[in-house]
Amino acid sequence: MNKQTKIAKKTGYHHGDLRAQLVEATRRLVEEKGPDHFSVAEACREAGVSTAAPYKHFKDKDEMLRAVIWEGMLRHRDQMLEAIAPLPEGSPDRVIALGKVYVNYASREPGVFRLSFALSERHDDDVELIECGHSLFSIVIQAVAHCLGRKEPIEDDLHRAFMLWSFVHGLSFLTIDGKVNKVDVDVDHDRMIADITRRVLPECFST
Amino acid sequence: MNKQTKIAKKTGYHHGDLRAQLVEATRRLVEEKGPDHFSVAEACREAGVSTAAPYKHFKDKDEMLRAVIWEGMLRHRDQMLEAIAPLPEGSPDRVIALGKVYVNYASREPGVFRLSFALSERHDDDVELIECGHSLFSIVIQAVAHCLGRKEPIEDDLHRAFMLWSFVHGLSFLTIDGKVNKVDVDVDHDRMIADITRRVLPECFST
DNA sequence: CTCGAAAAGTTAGCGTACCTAACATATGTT
DNA sequence: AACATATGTTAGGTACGCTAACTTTTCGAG
Repeated sequence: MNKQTKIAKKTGYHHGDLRAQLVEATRRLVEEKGPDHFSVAEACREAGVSTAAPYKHFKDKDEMLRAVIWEGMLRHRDQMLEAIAPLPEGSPDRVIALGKVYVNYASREPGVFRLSFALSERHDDDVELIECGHSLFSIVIQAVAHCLGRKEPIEDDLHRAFMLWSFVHGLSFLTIDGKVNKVDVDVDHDRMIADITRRVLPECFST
Repeated sequence: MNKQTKIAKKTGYHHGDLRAQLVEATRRLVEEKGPDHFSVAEACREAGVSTAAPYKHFKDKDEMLRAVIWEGMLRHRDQMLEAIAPLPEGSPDRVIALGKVYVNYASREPGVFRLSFALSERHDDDVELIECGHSLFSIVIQAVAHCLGRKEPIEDDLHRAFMLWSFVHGLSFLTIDGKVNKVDVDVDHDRMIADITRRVLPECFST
């Protein structure tokens, strides 16, 4: 039987489903206090176990954080797929929708979002995370290529997709870091994303 | 006499110029180990003082880091001013040059750059840092407004400047976080910056 | 059903870090 | 020359990450 699918039994000594509860506590604390101020000890307190318990499930603190990142990427992917599903293939609205999802995800989960990039040198080894990130970006590439009437993306499509990624990535960070409010610009995310997309993919817009 | 301008005297007990040396050690360690793994204790070891010494000059660890951010922003500002100085006022090359300086600064000092944004909630109180950031952004706004033939920027100029900022900000983070190499896109920073600028400020380019 | 191995908890403790309190020494003004 | 102040020191409290050694529960083979 798989650990993750095991049911909590709560015998009093053995916990039942500690791993999942630790990941959830970690996620909540990362959101609440920020990735820098998360401590394993506090997650243990939330889960009601001793401070040594996590090390039966995770190699170290970073592995706990990586589990949170992993779940976050899956949520992010689901949101992306859900957003483009109702829109016609090849429509630039798909690209715009993906951009909105990106910034929304960062805004709703700033802790996990920041975590996903802040510790990148530590997660370089994690092949699964890298591949997942790759597959997320390839969704954008596909949407861009289809917009421009191609089944298979060419170099120029990659360039444009990457420029759009850079933009929403930067917009996300400026937003969650509060720089948006500190600058007397009335920033309307959705309008900006649509604006940039129109400028980067002008061929896709008739008007 | 000002502390910062005092000369090192090295009496053996009193250090002479500990504050400046601690800031420099902090900067070097932040660059070397990353902002997350900087420790006050290690900076003390580098400066050859006890671990309690810094607290005569800084309130706490965050204040040491803030001093490093402050110096970094001044360097960044100097590089911006230096880059636009030889270019004609109102030229879009100025905007492009500012974008290149942004990404170059992030690439050369990834630790300080990341630090400047990673701990933003802690530095929200620091009025000087916020004002300095404001003045840096206003250089971009001015360049954009002048490009479009205005002395005083209007709302639309702010919007375009902010979009360009988002782009270079995101490009910077993707670069220093190594995402650029993990994606099979041949990313030429300078070309991308010029490309985006041309798309956001098309009126400024004759061709 | 029993029993032994493995899984999953525990307590105790090491090393390190941040920061404070109390103390020591140099500086510089009068 | 003396005292206040600036700037160092040592010692110690609290917290954290992680490991070692021990305990309890679970589970599968005979």
